[in-house]
Amino acid sequence: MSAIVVGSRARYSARARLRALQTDIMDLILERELDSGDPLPTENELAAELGVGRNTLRESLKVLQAVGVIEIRHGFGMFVAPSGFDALADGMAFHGRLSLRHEGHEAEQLVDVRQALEAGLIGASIDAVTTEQMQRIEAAVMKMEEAADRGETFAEADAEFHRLLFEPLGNDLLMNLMAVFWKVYRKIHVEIGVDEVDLVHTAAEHRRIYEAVAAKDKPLASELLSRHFDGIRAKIKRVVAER
Amino acid sequence: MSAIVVGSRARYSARARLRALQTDIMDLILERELDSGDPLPTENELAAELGVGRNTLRESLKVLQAVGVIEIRHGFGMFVAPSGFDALADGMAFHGRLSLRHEGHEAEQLVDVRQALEAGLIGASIDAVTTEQMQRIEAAVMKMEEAADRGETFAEADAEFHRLLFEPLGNDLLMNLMAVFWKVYRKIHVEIGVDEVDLVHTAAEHRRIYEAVAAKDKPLASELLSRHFDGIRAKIKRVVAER
DNA sequence: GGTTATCGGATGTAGGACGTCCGATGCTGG
DNA sequence: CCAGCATCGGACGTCCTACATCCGATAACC
Repeated sequence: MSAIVVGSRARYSARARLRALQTDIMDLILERELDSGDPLPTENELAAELGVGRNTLRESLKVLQAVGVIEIRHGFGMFVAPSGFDALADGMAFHGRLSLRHEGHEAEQLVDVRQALEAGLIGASIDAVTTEQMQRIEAAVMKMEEAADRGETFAEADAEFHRLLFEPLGNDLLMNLMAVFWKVYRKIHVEIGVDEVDLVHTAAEHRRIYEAVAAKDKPLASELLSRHFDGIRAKIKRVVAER
Repeated sequence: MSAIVVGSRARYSARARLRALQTDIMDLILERELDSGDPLPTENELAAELGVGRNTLRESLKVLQAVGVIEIRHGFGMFVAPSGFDALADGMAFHGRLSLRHEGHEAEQLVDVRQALEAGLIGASIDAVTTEQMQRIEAAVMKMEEAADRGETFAEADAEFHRLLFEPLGNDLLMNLMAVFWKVYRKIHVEIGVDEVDLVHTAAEHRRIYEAVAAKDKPLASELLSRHFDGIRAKIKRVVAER
């Protein structure tokens, strides 16, 4: 059963062959109706079944693990991954940092996408948010304000704020994407400094956004979020110009 | 020079070690100020430098290639990859297909994200679009209409339409995210049939969106796009319910 | 001078050997 | 009878060797 086509992977370029191997593995998972958490065949079985050496197979498996398709547990086995695009953050962060040495275009693209996502979905999130969640959001705001007063940076609270803001939607994909964006932003953030004026200003921005959400004012919340990202974009431009 | 720390990769779990190896490679690129298109050391040199075997190194290199950090050319060498937010596609498309077998929640989440992106960014795209690009968009619309008249499906033209709609922004990340959606949607499309009513209706929807863009009416275009995705979401719900 | 042949280096693939980790089995002692 | 521990077996992790394949470049040839 599950007749895996082997011969099709014949005389393409090396990259295409590796890619074909990856899709073969994914197809195998789908054909056998495996689900998140289900175990995959062992490496040796897979290698025999797909007609490739264990080394070649492992290279594909590692890629699939990196893009969140499978999970590999040392000494136990391989499983269909629940979700999560962790490793992708590295690649995107890398290009973001690389682009800062030029025009910073790729870093800006990240901000553009995040801006559209957050500004576009805040309305739906306002509809779904509970009072308990609102309290946690305000707590994050207060943490940012306190840190700003002490002149300390507050990357954690900032991330927490944005995460909590869209948690009510229950959209795992969105949360994963935002986690990725945040990892990238943090890496970039390290390369540039932040002065105290920025800290207080940023904290105040988040306070206003929180108040708009609390008041269920969707257009205002969307507008404030959008402008928040305009500020981030301006900061990136400034950093690029300085070098 | 470029004293690469080897000892730090000592006694962690396997996954952490592989991840550390990847960041070591990326750090090496950044430390040596390599740029897009610059060559990396050979596999053997890197393996020796980082203190790992060639096989272990290759697994990391393949991952970095998959996430778009480096480019590997058989028989020639490895290079820092030129731009690129590719790679999200495979993992997300896989999980989208996986979820279709259940409630289709991830597929719906995908639509939610895309809705926010397209509705939120169409305004900026309207500002940037050229007349030449508008002509290509209309051509895609006509192709859809002609196919609908013949009772044929037009997934390609549909994808082309949305791609052209946001090409003016020059945002690679956005284009890749949209490509992901189409990979998933194409799979759905294949698994079910579409009736002719849907075809004509969908083609007409795209015609109206095109006209709104041509008239530079940003709010209308955003609204039409948003409703277009409402329809898609309903269709996915129907597909999931049928099984 | 242009074309072709060959060469060298780099990546691609395969297979084997051994290390490391983890869960499970079964033993031991209370 | 049960809890804790030791052992075992399977599966992934790493490394090495050997050879295949590919590509660019040099050199030979017409």
